[in-house]
Amino acid sequence: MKQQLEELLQNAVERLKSEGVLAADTTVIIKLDRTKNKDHGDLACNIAMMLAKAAKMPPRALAEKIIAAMPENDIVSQCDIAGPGFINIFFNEEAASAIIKTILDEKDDFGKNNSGGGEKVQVEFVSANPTGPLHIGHGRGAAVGDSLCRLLAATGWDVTPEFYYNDAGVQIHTLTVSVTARAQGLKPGDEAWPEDAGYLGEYIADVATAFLNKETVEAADMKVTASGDVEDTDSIRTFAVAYLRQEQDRDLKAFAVEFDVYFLESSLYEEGKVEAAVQQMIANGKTYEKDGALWLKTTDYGDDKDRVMRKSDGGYTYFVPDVAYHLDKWQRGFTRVINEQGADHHSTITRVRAGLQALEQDIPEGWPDYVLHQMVMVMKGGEEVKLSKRAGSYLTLRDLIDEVGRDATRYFLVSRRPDAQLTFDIDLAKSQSNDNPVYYIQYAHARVCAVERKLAEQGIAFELDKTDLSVLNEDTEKALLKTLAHYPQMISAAATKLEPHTVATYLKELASDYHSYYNAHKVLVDDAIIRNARIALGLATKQVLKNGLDVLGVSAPERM
RNA sequence: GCGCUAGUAGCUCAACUGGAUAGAGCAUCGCCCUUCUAAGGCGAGGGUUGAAGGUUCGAGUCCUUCCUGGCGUACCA
Repeated sequence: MKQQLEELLQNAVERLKSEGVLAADTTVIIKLDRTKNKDHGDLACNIAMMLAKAAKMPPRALAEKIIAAMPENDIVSQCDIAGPGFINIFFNEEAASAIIKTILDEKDDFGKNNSGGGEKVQVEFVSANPTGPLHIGHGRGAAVGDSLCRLLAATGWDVTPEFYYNDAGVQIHTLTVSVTARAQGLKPGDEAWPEDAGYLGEYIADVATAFLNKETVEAADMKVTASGDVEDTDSIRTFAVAYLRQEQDRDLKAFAVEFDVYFLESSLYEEGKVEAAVQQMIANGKTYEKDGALWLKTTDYGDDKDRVMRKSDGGYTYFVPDVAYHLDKWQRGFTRVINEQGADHHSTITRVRAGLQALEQDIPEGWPDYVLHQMVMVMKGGEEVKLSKRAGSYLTLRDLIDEVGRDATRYFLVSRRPDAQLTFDIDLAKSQSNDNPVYYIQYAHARVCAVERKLAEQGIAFELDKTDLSVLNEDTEKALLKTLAHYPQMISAAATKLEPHTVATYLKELASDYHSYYNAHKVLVDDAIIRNARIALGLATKQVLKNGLDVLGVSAPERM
């Protein structure tokens, strides 16, 4: 609908060009905005104001000419000129209600488009190290990252979700020592507790017990059986990693998040990719030795100081394997990569990009893209829940899912702009009341289902073909139609801007429109024409609610 | 100090990449269940969009300076 109008306006502009009203070299992007006020019609166009200066004509006068130049058509019922020069466009009723048929025809595909053109995109998210359970910050990453994947898939991209983890570094050493100490029967605080056994949580004791019992653990990308031998450091390490990966997999599964690829940092070392990347940077003259360390000239790429690559003890700093990892992504053919991660790692962005440029592989300067999410603050009982690994007050993602449910957890974590701090109010998320937006949206869906059930009970037939949708003339009906028609643009914008929270906001609006409508008008009225039209409107609403909830990974229940 | 990021109603947040009178929910107050699910709806009050300048037909949105918070600023990851 919007596209058709854009063409109509484009035609009008071309015509004015040929008539000499507008300069022949005028180029415009037709921009149509949804209106906030229904007196302003269905769509508003600001083109007259944009072109007024170039045309040397007052915007309102130009608007008149544009309207006059618009070709004949059967979708516009009226065009007004308003305010400083807006063109307000009103659809006729047949055109407005036609969206219902589109929705009911396209079903789960309604709102999708092919703007990605089947191009490959990789989305890396969560990427938690296997040193403990997932916490609420990982949960936010999982909710945002997964919704991004769904949005990109819905807009024609070939999406590969990927999980990267460190299975070899200092933290893994700490984990191994911690598990070993527990397996020896030690507790944090004991005199013999090793200094470098830095993980003090009780879950470490669980890992140790499982190890001593020679259990077998299985994660998405591995399967390990414990040797049970406390002296066997290798076995302890691989078992502990697998055990915690298994735990994380369970959490992710409970959260309905799946990955195509699990990528091990250790594989980069094993295949010599880290060393190869370093050698390439040295060969390109982007490095220098100083104070016994190897430095990368990141200042050549906008950093405020150069960074150490290889420490004087011979080990690489953390961003070096990261550069090798991203080169690998590039070589796998991902011309687009999106990294979803916590904002506390944002200093790595400059370094990784600088490292990639220093490789001189013709990787575009701004590659890869990043979506950073801010901290999550947890509230319970009106108080902030302090999250500290050391103090042991550790709220895991699984605790949260168990307590408030998957749907509410996912919805809340994805409902704010990623780059704004998020307050997660456990009491609110749990409450089954009207202040909880998740239930509000799901309830709208369930209400449509209830009408359907009632319809079946009463044995009334519903035939879409024999329905006259243009009878949907009530204000609340028109508002609902307008919101439904906006869904595809909303999806498109959310995907382009990488902002899944837009979907959450939209769904609240759509649910609100339906609740208002439902309250104002009875669906199952005696008049068959009106009844059928209203049922169709309800079914279309239900479909769009479901499609939107799908993007967020939230269920659309049939009863509540 | 420097960098990134945010600052919108008492509270939690929106605002369609610059549009018209800045919108919801909660909280407060007043209404609506003999009617398809009241986990709902209708109405009222509540604002100098942190501050000051600038850009233009038009700014919460873009630019500059300042204030406040978060994060970062390691030969930690």
